[in-house]
Amino acid sequence: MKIEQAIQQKKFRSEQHKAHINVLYTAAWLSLQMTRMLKPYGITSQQFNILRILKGLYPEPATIKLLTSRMIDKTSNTSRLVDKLLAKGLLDRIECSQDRRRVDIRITDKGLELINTASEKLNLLEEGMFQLEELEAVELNRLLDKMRTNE
Amino acid sequence: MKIEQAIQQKKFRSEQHKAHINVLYTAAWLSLQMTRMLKPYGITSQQFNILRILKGLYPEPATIKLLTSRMIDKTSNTSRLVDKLLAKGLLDRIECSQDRRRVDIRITDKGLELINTASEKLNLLEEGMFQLEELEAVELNRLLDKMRTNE
DNA sequence: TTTCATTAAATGTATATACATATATTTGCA
DNA sequence: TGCAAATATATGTATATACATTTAATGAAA
Repeated sequence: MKIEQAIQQKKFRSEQHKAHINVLYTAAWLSLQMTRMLKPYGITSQQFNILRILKGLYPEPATIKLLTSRMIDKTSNTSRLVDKLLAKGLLDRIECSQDRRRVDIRITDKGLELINTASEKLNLLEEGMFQLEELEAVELNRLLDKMRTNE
Repeated sequence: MKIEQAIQQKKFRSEQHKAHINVLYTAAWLSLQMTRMLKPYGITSQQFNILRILKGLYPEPATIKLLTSRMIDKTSNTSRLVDKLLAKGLLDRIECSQDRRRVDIRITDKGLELINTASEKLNLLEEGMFQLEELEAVELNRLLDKMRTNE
């Protein structure tokens, strides 16, 4: 569906402005698909994001600070997301002996199991969802990176 | 900044997967810029979105249902967003005599004034922000629409 | 060593999302 | 007409965002 239909708006100030709206709309749509896909696993997409980062580092742990730097949304509250995952037994918290301010976070076996199963589902979802050719995806990445030039 | 640096991740499963992450990251970045820009005006970006739609319709009013269908985020809670704007005197609520379930919402003069001033600032922000050529923006819109083919 | 700035993480608060459910009104049809 | 289904909006709840503030620990300089 074209963005014009999706938000029932015929005219935009410019193609650039339309692209701005389109990025926001597409991200909201992607998030919703992901939220719904993850629901049966009892985690949210932000929580999934944390597990994904920790899986990549495994068996190395990560501090809250490292997790935050790798999060897609930089303003999300990593401490509280980690709390939720700890309560579900998907993470372990290890106090850091060299620097007692820091807390090392490591994914548990249960966490690894969950993310492996969920990732398979996510891959299937993405395959069905993404109709972009490889080269189109490359171009999309270039344009998005360029859009954030003044980051 | 390239997405690889932005979230400190070197490898992605595929260009399509990278594009998925990139759309989410870019939207979060855009939202944050907008949130900060709107802060001095005392409204959030979702509230701005409502005002923008009502300005487009003015002097015609809109029902909650119509507003929802035009929102960028379809799951946001239009009733409560409207409540916030009413409390600030930026909207009027008119009960609908033909259908008493419905509520007609119209932007006030104060609301129009606010959105006009804020829109000027937003345009400036977008001009500085968007480094995309017109044709690049056209291509970006095409790719995003295609990404959502199975919408 | 004492003191103060810096850093890492947690917490408080207002707003928003996602979704289930409730309430009121209208419409369709037996 | 009467009553169930559909529709429009509102509300309740758990989670997350945005950002200010707090707490605790470390490091650097007087």
